Parts: sequence; C-alpha cells; structure tokens
Amino acid sequence: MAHVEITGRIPGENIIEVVRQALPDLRKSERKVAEKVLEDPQRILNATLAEASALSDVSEPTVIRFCVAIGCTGFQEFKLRVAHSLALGTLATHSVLNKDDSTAALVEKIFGYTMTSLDWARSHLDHQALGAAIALLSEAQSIEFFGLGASGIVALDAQQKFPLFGVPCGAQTDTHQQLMTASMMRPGDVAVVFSNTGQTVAMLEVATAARNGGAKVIGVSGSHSPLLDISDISIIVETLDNTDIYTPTISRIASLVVVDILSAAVGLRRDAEHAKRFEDMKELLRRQRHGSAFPVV
Amino acid sequence: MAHVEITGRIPGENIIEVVRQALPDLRKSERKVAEKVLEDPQRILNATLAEASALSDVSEPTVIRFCVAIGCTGFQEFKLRVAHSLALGTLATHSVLNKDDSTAALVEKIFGYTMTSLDWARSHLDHQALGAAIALLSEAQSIEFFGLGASGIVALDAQQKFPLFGVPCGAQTDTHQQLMTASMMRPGDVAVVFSNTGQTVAMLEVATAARNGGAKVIGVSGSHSPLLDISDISIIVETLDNTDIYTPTISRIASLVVVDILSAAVGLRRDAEHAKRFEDMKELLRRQRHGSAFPVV
DNA sequence: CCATATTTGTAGTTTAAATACATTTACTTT
DNA sequence: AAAGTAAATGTATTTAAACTACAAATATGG
Repeated sequence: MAHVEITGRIPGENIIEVVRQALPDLRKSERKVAEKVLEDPQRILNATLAEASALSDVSEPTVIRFCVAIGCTGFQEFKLRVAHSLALGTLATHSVLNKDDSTAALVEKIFGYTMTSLDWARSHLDHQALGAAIALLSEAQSIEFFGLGASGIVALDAQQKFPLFGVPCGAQTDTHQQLMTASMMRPGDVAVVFSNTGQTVAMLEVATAARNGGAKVIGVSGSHSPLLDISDISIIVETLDNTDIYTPTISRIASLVVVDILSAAVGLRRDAEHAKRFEDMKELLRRQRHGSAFPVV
Repeated sequence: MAHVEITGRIPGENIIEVVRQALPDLRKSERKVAEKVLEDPQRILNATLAEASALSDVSEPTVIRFCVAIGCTGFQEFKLRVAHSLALGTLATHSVLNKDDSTAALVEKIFGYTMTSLDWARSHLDHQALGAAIALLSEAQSIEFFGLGASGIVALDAQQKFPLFGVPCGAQTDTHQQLMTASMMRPGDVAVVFSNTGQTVAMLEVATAARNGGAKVIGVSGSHSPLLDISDISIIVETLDNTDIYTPTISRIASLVVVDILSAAVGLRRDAEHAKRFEDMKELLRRQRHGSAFPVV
C-alpha cells in the first residue's frame, strides 16, 4: 500500500500537533522517531541528526524521511519548527513569583504563565463539544449565564458579548437570583453554567433546575466534575496544573477566550443583519465619547 | 577597550529583545549582522551561515562571533532561539474569521490572536508606570475600581482580587454610583479607572472627582488618551491594532493580566500574614463544595 | 608616528545533513 | 504455500554547512 502523505490542519501549524496526528499514518520506524519527539521535544532540539537517530534506534535517513513525511524539507527545518512550537511551553518555566522580583520580572512571569496556560487550554479543548455548544447557542431562544466569584465575571462577560449577535441573554451572579431564573427556564432556552471546580453546590442546583424546566445546559468547568455529569454539553477548559495562588486567575482568562470563541461562532452563524446592528450600536457608543479636545478641569 | 559581554534580563529570554538591547555594545560589523536580524528575523531563519554573512556583508566568522556575543554557542543555536522568539509573532497570521471556518479553525485563530496580542501588550508595557502604580496601591488605605462595559468587567475582576491581599476595595460599574463614590474619595485613597478608549465622558468625570477629593488616580487605557492626561499614573495596555469586532475582547483580557500583575505585586508586598488569611478563605470556599459523590437528581 | 591591542577577514578542518544505492521485510497472487 | 514484487529500512558516500586557527588590517594610546 502506498504511503499516505500527511497534511496539517492549518499550514504552519504547531509541528508537535502535526506529529501527534500523523502518528498512526507513519511507517513503523518513522513512528519510533515520532514517539521520541513527542516524549521529549526539547531533547530533539539539542540533538544532532546522528543523536536523534541513535535515540530512536533507527538509521539517520529514517529520521530524515520522518521529517519529510510530516511536511518538512529536512531535519534542520524540522528542528526550527519544533523550536517554534516549543516557544510557549517554555514561557512558564520561570513562573514562580518571588518577593524581591523586579517589576519587569513579574511582568515576564505572569504574562508568560498566562500565555502558556492559554496554549495549554487551547490544545486540550474538545472541539466536538464546542461545536455542539455553538449549534445549541445558535438556535437558542434565550441564553442565561451563571457563575459565582471568578466564574461570575466570566458570566457577566458572556452576557455583554452575546446580545451583539442578536441573542437575548442574561447573567446571574447572585445565588437567589440564579435559582429563580433557572427555575423559570423552558425548552428552547439554554443555560450556560460556569464553575471552575464544577463542584459548587449552588451551581449544581442551578443546572438541575434549568434541566427540570426543559432547558438545555452547557457546563463549563476546569476538569471532569459533577457539574459536567448533569450537563447536556460539557466543555472542559483545562489550565496548567498549578496549585498556587494564581490558578483562578488563569482559569477565568481561559474561560473568557472560550466565551470569545462561542460568541464569535454564534455571531458568524447569525450573521449579516446583526453585523449591521452592531455597527449602529458602536455609533451610539461613540457619541458617548468626546472628540479630541476634552476640557480638563 | 575590552569587548563587553551582554547578559539578557532573564536567561532564555526573547533573543530578538536581547539583540535589540545589545545593539549599542556590539562591534561595528557585528552590529551590521544585528541590524539585519532585527530588520527581518524570519529571513535569517531560512538562511544558512553563508547567506547570512553575505546578507550582512561581513565574513562568516563575524556572524558566528555575533552569535557568541549575544550569548549563544553558535549560529545553529542562534537560529533555534530566533525560531523560538518568532513563534508568537506568527500566531496571528491567520486571524481573520470566516463564516465557514471549522470549529478547530476558530479555536486556533482566536487563541492565536489572543496570545499574540498578550505578547504585544507585554512588550509595550511601561514598567516604570507599573512600578509606580504598585507602590501607590501598596500604600493605599482603600482602592476603588471604575469601568463601564468591558472595562466594568475588568473593574469587577480587580475588586475580587485585591481584598485577598488585605486591601479594602470596591468596584463601581454604574455611572451614578461611580460619581458618588468618586466624590467621597479622600487623600490616601486610590482610584483605578479603566477605559479602553480613555475618552468616555463619565470616566473622565470620575477621575476628576476623585482627584478633587485628594485621592490619587491610576488611569488604564489602550492608548494615549484624555483619561491619562488627568491621571497621576498612566498605564497604557496596548493591543494589536485591529479594527474589527474583536478588539474590545482582547483589550479586556490584556487588562485582566495587568490587574493580575498589580494584585500579585501588591500581594507580594503586603505579604506573609495575608497569605495565611488567603488560605483560611480558601478553606471556607471549599466547604461550599461537595466531596466526590454528589447525589444527582 | 610608532607600537600594541583589537577587530575583521581568509583559508582550512571538522562535523553534520542529505543522497544514492543495497538489503531486508512484508505483501500479493497464483 | 511459495515466489515474485513492492515497500521499507539501513549502509556507505557525497556534499555542504558550521566552526577554528591564523594572518591581515584597522584603530588606539603613548
């Protein structure tokens, strides 16, 4: 049988992902190389062709054939693309904050850690679930967003964005209001419940109440959790495992990006007419602002 | 005079930045190489040593000496580090959303664009201003955060974070409440005003009111703006210039990261005792959650 | 203006990457 | 099931790229 050529999803894509996806289509000894690459990409970076071949226990030309198979012109280019892909992975290496860090160091660490976590969340998103959520939200009569604490912020953010695309929606961040609103939901409505832990009692009650009324529930949490068990669609926004003080910070930012994706996708679906409405609204906002010369008191 | 060795701010740092900073300390012909690198780093990636030397109009060993001077072991490693640095810059290349993009494509584009924008914001932050803001916030009796719309979300987020480090604070997202609160502020208080445009009238009034009462004002906006003119400390959170629908989305995320930095820094300053309080609070939150077995209805 | 030190280039050496070819393994067909 | 064929892998060789030692040229200080 002829060897199948592999093409990445998007050209110039993360080479590590390309390797992972190509894995089953590779020849036996090429796969040995691929496995070593996935196992420790950093090591390949510091390795020469000879070292890489010894490491994978195959001949040098096989390593090169592997590189060609996944779409590179040779070993050199492959290494460059690995370096490219690894960039985000190493941003977080200096992420432990110290009391005597300079401002510059803090900026580097926190931005680095945030970007790395986003990259992690990106690569661990379930596209299937996301697609299902988009479909559901696109058809929804109305949407309610629920969350407490950090997740409450995310709910509010979502509520600000979705109306722009023509979906009536609300956000509830008070436990009493949440239960009331959830109880009133009916078939055709969609409840989006944010909870990083996915274990907060109030949120589980909200999800249950919404379901009992016949509404669909989209659960968003940081890992597999009770919330997801009682949701119609489960979206896991996984962030880097980090037990220190900054975890909630990261998870909310990753969730915000997921909200961006959902709202953008729903917006693209509902489309044309709403783009116009959006422009009109922007104009209204503009009138709230001054021109260039503001008379400062 | 002896040639000065250059050391990057943080080891493993963005090599492009290292080159930029090292520029004045380099030898004349090494500088020619550095200029070419800064001019078009991508080109260096696809070039061989011979090509790079021809491009810069110097000899091959000079190129190598340049690599060594900025802290690499040779040309190869230099190229790898350039690839590393360039990673974020190319994430945003596919960022125009299409109606018929797959979910996977949307995820890639929006995450990519978000990460690139964060990187941009990071490299354009004014550390000096940030340091001044940290100092001010660390000494503050109380802090009030102000914002409308997307910036209101940021204000709420900030308000959730700062109390963890022992600073009493509030967030106002209603124009009437904002003015009332701002008018009541006194010396020793700090007002943090978020406005992406920095031109919203209500926010300018708030900043002015707070100043009139003797409070210090930290203005946070996306570019130079009237708000910053009337603030004691100006923080510009610059995001990628993108006129389409998603700009507010990005700017709020970048602002959230800046809030993270401020709160982390203030937290580190106020330190020890509050770390304990923070743990206590975490424990309280934990009791709000179920254990593993939740009785699903 | 000469002497010394520093910078830059030339030429050669070494090492790594890629190619052509040979061998082995697996698969198909009778 | 066996032989032939095609595909996959390894061996040996070639090519070229990166690095090094040394020499020339330029700049610097007395």
